[in-house]
Amino acid sequence: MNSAPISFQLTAVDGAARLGQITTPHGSAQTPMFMPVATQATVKGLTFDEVRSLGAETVLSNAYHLYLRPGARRVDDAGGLHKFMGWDGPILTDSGGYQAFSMGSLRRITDEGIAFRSHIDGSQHFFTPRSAIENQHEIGADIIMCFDQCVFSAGESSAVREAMERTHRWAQVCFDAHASSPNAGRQALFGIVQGGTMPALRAESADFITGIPFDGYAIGGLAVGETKAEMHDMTQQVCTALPHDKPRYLMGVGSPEDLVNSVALGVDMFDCVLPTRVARNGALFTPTGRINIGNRRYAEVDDPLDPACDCYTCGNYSAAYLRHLFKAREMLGPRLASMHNLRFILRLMADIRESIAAARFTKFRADFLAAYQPTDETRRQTQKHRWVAERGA
RNA sequence: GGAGGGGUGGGUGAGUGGUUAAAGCCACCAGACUGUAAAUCUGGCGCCCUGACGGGCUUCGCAGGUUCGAAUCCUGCCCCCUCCA
Repeated sequence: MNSAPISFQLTAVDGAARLGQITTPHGSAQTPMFMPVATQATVKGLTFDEVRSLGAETVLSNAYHLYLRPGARRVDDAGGLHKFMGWDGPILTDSGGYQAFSMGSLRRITDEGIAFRSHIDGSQHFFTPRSAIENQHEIGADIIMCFDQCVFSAGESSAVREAMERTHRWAQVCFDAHASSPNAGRQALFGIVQGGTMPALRAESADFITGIPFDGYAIGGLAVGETKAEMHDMTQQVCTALPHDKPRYLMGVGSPEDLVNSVALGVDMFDCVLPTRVARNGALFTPTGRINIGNRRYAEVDDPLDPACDCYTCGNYSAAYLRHLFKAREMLGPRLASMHNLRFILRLMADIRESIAAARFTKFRADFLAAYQPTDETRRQTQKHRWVAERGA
C-alpha cells in the first residue's frame, strides 16, 4: 500500500470556514486557496515567476488541452509538467471533463466515454475515464481529477441525472485505474460531485462519491449558468455532506464575491479563469467592485486604478495608461491587467485566511460584500430593483 | 486648354427612383465573460420625445428642377482626382 500522496491539515475553523494546509510532493499550500488557471501549461500572458510573486502556491492545468498539444507523452518525456513549464509548486490537472460541457458540438458522449473532435485540427479523439486518468499520470500533476460529465446545472432533470449517474460510474473506474497504478503514491485523485441544481440529486451524488475514498472531493457542475442562489445552496448542501478531513474543491469558481461566500460554506480550494480572462478583456477588480478600464471615465485618471493595491500594475502605472494600452490593443495591457486581477484574488484569499485564523471571518465577509459591487450590470439591477420596490410600494 | 472619374453619416466605403435614417468595416460609447475552442463576444452609435413599444424631425457637396415619391434622374454652381497637352 502506497503512502498518501498528499496530506491535509485543518488548522483553524471559523463558523463553517476552514483554514488549512495541503502538502503535496511539490510543496504545500495554504487553504482556502485560489489556483490560477494555466490551461495550456501557461497562465496566459504571465511567467511562472510572476505567478508565484503574485502569491499563487498551486496552479491548475488541463489534461485535455495538453493531451492534444503537445501530447501527454511529450510532457512525460520532457520530465513531467512541472519541469516542462517551469513551475515547481503543486499542480492540479482537470481531466477534460469540463470540455464535455464547454466544447458543445465538438463532442459526443456515450457511456464508454466522450468523443471529441479536436478544436485545433478537427481530428477525432476518444476519452474514457481510464484514458483520462492515464493522461494525467503521464502529465504528472500532484492532484488529478476524475473524468466527469459536466452539464448545464439547471438543465432538464433527466439530462442532469444521466450525467450524474455516468459521472458516478466513471468515478469508480477512475479510482480503480488510479489505485492500481504506481502513480497512486505520488499523485492524489479527487472525486467530483455532480447533480445540477436539484438538492435530491446533489445529496445522492455526494453520498455516492464520498463512498469512494478519494484524496479530496470536488463540487462540479456549478457556475455554469445557474443562479447565484442555486450555486450557493448546492455548495452549502454538498459541503455539509463532505468529510471534514479532506480538502473540498469548488471547481471553476470564481468571482471575488463567490470566493468569499463559498469559503463561508466550507470550501478549501478554487480555480477560475475569470480573473485572467476578464483581465484580458479590460475588466479589473477593485475593492468597490469590478470596472471596465476602457471606460471613458478613466482616460484622465493619472493615479493607479486602486492606489491601495500592492500589485505591480498599481505600483507602477496609472489607470489612464492602462486604459490607453487597452484602447491601443497593446499586449502589455492584458498582461498588467492579469497581474492586477490575480493579485487581487490571491490577496483576497490571504486576507480570508488571516481572518479565519483570527476568528473574524464573518465580519471580514460582511465588510467585503458591503463594499464590493460585482459588476456594472448587477449594480444597475440592484438600483432598478430598489427603484421598482420603492415605486411599487 | 483637352479627356475622363468623383464628392454619402467621425473615417473608409456600399448603394444608381420607392422595401434607405442609408450595408459592411473602423473609430467611438457601454455591457458581458466563473474546472479557457476566448487578447473574445454582445449591444449602441443623426436629432428630439418614451421605461419600453413606438412616434416626430432633419440628412447623402450647394442651389434649383422632374416625379405621387430622389442619395439615386435633369440643370447650374463649387470643390477633388487621374490621364493628355
